[in-house]
Amino acid sequence: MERKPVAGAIRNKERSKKKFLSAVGKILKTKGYQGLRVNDIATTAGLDKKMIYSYFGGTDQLIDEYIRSQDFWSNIKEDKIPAGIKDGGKAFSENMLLSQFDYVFKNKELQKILLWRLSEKRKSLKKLTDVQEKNGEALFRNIMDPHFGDNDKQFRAVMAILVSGIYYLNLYAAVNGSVFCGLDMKSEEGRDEVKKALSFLVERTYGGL
Amino acid sequence: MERKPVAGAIRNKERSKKKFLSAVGKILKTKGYQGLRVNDIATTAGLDKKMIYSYFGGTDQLIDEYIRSQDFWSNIKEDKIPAGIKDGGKAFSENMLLSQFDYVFKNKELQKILLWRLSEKRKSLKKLTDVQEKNGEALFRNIMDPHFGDNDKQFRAVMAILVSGIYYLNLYAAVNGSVFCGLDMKSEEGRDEVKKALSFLVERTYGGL
DNA sequence: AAAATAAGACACTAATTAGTGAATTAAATA
DNA sequence: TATTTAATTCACTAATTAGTGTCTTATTTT
Repeated sequence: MERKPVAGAIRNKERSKKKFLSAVGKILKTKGYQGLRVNDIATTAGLDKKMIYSYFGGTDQLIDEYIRSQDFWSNIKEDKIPAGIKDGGKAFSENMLLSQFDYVFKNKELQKILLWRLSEKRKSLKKLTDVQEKNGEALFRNIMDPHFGDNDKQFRAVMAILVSGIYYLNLYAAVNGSVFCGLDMKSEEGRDEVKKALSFLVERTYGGL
Repeated sequence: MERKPVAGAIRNKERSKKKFLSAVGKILKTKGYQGLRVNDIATTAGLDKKMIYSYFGGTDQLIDEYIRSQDFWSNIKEDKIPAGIKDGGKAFSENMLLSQFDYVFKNKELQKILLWRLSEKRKSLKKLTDVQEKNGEALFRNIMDPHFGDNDKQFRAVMAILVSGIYYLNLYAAVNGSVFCGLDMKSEEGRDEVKKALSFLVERTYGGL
């Protein structure tokens, strides 16, 4: 087999495109979407911004391609559903919420995306939202809706509140103080209380809706 | 009594300061904190930006003074607590959550502030957060903590989730699509489901914690 | 009424931004 | 190997930004 040269050829469009895309990711993770300026992206990529225009058409298109290329909700997908659910998705819902709470906490990039989605109208973010909704819809329709029957909407509303709460608390923890309702959202204890509360609320919802 | 001239004197420092402060509010409401640029504030106020520097010291100080001057959580304060609560604050909690859900939905400025607080580290916003926490602390300590005893932290966690959910759902509704878990957060029906869910969750929390 | 004070206007600088035309040269093609 | 193509760089423009020095003049003070 031929030995690949360490850095490859000097000029390589595809490699450069990838560098730009990963520069977007890097900036997004550290500075958030507001840091996504042409000059900065180019500097981070170690390339000339001219190429952003010739390869992608502009910063917006580059950014959109980045968003499209990522799978931010890889953890909640139809194919992650255990087969043969008998409890109406109770265990699944609880596990999903608990793991999501930790996942968002640890995943800085997802936090930035969530914040971005609340801050700026943007087609690719709307698309992202639609995909996420579509995935969720499959879960509800196949697993929980049948279990709750006429109360399916009610269950969805409960889940909407819980998921939203998970998002918000984690975004909140990152800036301007992390204590909410007297609980520190950055501490193990505070987060454990929230997890216990999530479990409790799921339990109570399945128990009494 | 002397008749006041319609527009007052031509030159008036206090009046100008007020114009700057209300310009900040106006921009915040419409464009959010990202629109708070010196030039724009000055234009909106109809005055010269030089004065922002001489009167306030700079944009940051002006903005901080604005934040300090507003009472964003006027609706949830100790003095709004009805006297002689017998139910451990159950009715109060439920009412507070439901009214807060509508209040945040309607109050664009509060939405911008909430988003701002998630987006940018800023002393005056931290201060705001601290005040809000202090108010909440008084409520918990006097009303709910005694009722829940050893489970006081658990109740706080539940409330943290519910309040966060309320915040997030309303911020979410404003941009990039308003359907969450299949419920439209801008429609009467979707919002009613959420309200019913909030009531249900409070009910169940008081019933079984 | 004259002088002093300071409110306010204006024009400027310097830095940062997005975007482009032209030149350079590595790589592909003939 | 000679020629063409296009990847990449560089230097520039134009717009927008924050911030300041200076001048004018309304208002206050003496």
